[in-house]
Amino acid sequence: MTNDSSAADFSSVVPKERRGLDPVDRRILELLQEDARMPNNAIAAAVGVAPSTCHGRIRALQDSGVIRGFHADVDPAATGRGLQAMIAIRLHAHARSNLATFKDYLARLPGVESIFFVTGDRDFLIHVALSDSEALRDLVAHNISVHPEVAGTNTSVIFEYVSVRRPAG
Amino acid sequence: MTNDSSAADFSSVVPKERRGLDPVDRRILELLQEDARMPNNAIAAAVGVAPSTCHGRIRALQDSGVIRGFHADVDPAATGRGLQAMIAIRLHAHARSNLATFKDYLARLPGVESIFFVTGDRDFLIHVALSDSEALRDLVAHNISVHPEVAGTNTSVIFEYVSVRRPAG
DNA sequence: CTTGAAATTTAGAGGTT
DNA sequence: AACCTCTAAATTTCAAG
Repeated sequence: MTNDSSAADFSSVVPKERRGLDPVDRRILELLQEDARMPNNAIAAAVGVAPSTCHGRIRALQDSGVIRGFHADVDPAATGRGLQAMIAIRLHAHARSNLATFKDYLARLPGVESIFFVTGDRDFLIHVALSDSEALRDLVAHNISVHPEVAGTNTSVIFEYVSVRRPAG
Repeated sequence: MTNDSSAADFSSVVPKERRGLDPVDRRILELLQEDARMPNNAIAAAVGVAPSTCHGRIRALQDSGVIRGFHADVDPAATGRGLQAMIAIRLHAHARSNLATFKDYLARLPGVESIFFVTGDRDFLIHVALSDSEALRDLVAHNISVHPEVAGTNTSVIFEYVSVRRPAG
């Protein structure tokens, strides 16, 4: 006990582990990125530590926020959303004050997979997966373009989307 | 009109389970998208079936390709890649024949998280996570712009990236 | 196809060197 | 701080409705 220090965790993304991240930790992260359901035993063997030690490492990585979660990768087409698109959104200059609100609005729209808040001539890029072109047209016309803060949109259909997982971290 | 048309569909994203996907399956997918490490027992209880049945469902979803994998979500900043960017790439018209090769080239570049092959005025959008602006500049200048097939690039820094996971599928 | 229980494997905690 | 052992819980297989 007597752990008075260390807390004071505001919200931030400040790395609790000062800057460290052993080669062992990096290897564990690699493996879990490839397969989040890999057994602890197998991971321990692969990185060369005891299962117990490996388990402690993984837990620490989760607690420190390095690992943010474990998620299943589901094929959008299999769930009836076979059409993907990238929608670039430009906002009116005066509307850029409450971006968080607009972002939340986007996050609640159907079919939105991810949101990029970017610099440049566009303000937002949103990756959507929908059932068909009609759903895409409806989304853009009825839920985005009509929004008073939106100055304009530019939609590109996605032929292929590849999520890259590199071998080395 | 008979359906002779379109291209020969060798490749196969054809759903094995023709169109089926029970409400139970959809619920399982929801839960696993939120937490891929959720115990099978807990999932079974949540969807209202026996653990064994639930396990069989999950296995079937994996075998049929609906679930493509389970991956850990690792904070890029924690692994020394605190700068994210979206790089739009336009190719020369004559270079659009072997897009697959160029895509593989992109996938092997350091820091590339995902690749979007899109319609419109740009051909590719790549989402990258790098250590700093110098690394970003090096990537664009030395690995992308110099590529003979590349006609031009347009880089936008990403202030915020949100991966949206909706409650309902 | 679903259920229920058994056997193997794994996770997580405590104590030791 | 990493390793070993132990208990509890999970996954997976097997048989039956």
